[in-house]
Amino acid sequence: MSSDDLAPEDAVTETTDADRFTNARAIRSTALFEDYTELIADLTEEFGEARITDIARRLGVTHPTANKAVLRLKREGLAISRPYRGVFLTEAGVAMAKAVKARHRLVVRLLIAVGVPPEAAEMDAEGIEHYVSETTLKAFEAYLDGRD
Amino acid sequence: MSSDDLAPEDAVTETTDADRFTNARAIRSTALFEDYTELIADLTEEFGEARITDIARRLGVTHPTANKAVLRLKREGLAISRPYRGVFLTEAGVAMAKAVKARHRLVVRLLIAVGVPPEAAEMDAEGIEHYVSETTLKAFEAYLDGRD
DNA sequence: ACGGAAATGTAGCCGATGCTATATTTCAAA
DNA sequence: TTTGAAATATAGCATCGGCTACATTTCCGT
Repeated sequence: MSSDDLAPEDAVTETTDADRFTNARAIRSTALFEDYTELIADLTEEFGEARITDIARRLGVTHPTANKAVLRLKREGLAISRPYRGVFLTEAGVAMAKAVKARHRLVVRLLIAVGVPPEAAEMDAEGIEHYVSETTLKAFEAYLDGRD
Repeated sequence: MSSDDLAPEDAVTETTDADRFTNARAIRSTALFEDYTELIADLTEEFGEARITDIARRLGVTHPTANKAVLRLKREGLAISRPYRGVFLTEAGVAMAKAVKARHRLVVRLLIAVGVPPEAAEMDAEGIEHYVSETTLKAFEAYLDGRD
């Protein structure tokens, strides 16, 4: 369906179902990178480096899975590593990790603010956070600010 | 980190990072079924049947992709169809569609209630909804009720 | 200094989810 | 009634993200 086919009254700014689903698919493909960069940042802060075994254990996957994911991270310019050594984030990786962590905290805070039990908020935020747009993030901030 | 290694004060009910990530992965694997059942329900209501071409167009994918997904839906007992005919939901499929639709509406309502612009709320809800647990859903309901 | 355990890497399998290209079937219009 | 366009099905390819099994490297304890 091209926009030509739309009825006149909603022709220009209409967001189609397909747009939304396509957006959700695009996000799904970056969600894993976000999880990895955030985790690598955490481990680096805690231990001075992120080791494959620790990454795998925290994510609940096997090391080969973590290893493959790190290869993809490196290919995308988000991390660097030498064989048999720890993994480190590039500047781009650090930037992603920081943004992801800030967003994660904000999502948890908002969930708790509307009455979600903290345990459930943490659990659900792990999936939700990836889909929260900048616009929605701003709205969350405004809501939490106006609430103090 | 096994639970044996935990400090005494948070030993028993601790939810680990791995638990949360494993939960998120499990949800990711059912999200597609949820999208399809909801969409098939919509199309069936609109047109009396859900045709592969319409499913594909609404989701923004090619028909072979939609066809394969429908095969998986059928394998999971969520839908039925005969060759070159429309797709219909089973009772299980209808139940899933109803739950998904109710949850979707609730998520959109909550986002709007905390100040997210409707357009962004619709967009983000498409991904968020899948990760909203029953507990969180109940909290959203309570929040929206206590707000009228 | 070396030997074994732990960590890391690699190979190969599988299913999911996308695609393009090519049949095949349906259905409506001439 | 036939035939051509639209819809549907199928084949085959790629990537991702899991896994197990096995190879290699590191590093600690004796």
